[in-house]
Amino acid sequence: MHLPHLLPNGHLLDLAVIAASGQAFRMRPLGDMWTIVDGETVIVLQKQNGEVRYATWPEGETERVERLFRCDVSEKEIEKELAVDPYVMEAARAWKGLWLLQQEPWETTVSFIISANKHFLGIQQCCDALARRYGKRLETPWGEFYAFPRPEALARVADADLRDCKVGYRSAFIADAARLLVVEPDFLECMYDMSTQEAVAHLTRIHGIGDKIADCILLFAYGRDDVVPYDVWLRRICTDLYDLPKNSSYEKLRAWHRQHFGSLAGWAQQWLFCHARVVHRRGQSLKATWFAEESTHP
DNA sequence: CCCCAGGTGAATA
DNA sequence: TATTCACATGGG
Repeated sequence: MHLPHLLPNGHLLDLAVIAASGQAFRMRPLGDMWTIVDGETVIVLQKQNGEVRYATWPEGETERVERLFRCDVSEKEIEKELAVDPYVMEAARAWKGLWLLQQEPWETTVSFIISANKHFLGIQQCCDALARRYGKRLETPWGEFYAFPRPEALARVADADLRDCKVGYRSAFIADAARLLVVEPDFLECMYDMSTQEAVAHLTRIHGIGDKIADCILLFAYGRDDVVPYDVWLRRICTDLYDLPKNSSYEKLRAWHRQHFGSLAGWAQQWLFCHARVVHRRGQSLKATWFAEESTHP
């Protein structure tokens, strides 16, 4: 069994690392392969002999796969970005094979509305439940998959049924977003032409989306590589590693990070985020454990 | 029992 | 503008 297509940048990727990195919530293992649904396309991938091969259902969605896995970004650019900072270097060493995705905007929007004040596992469960119950079923040679439900589908789900997917108080936010998109079908499409600042203002019209979630959507669904979402982990990183004031405003953090990391700040952010979650110990500064991993590997 | 989570919106001063 | 609080749900 040999998957038909070769992913151009596959030698750089570790699919398991990407699946665990907190940017996508419906990437799943299937035997020795990985699967992900993007829009109504099912993608099956396998790493073998240092390269990634894949198949899509329906066939021929090459362009979509290459967009999803950011084949437009070069290894050289990333290496240069990582080298600007020792903390990022260490994080990249620990998270070798991490890469950013550019995912379908609507699923990304709802996923990150759900992400507020929630753990990775809980977000996964909610997204999976929504897709399984209300998304289009996709029958493929590898089994059944579910597209993420379109706005029209989510807009007519009763509040109690949304809550049954464990989204809690976010049910109203999801319903609001879905209804807004039914009324303004090009709400997400039209953001490609906007500046980042305009796009943030646009997205935060949706109830349940503030600065942080807007930034997640711009980074993970629109490929705005300079955007940094400031969650609890990035704030912890800023105070512990870079000695920024604890109560810095969101705008201050944005400015600092852009200035420190430049046009690929979003990528540096992702490595820092992933590493911080792993090395964090309660009551300890991240500085104390950031480089400690090495000593545990004799 | 506690605390916390890839936050946000509303109320308050 | 800045600070405080509630909000469902689940895991440590």
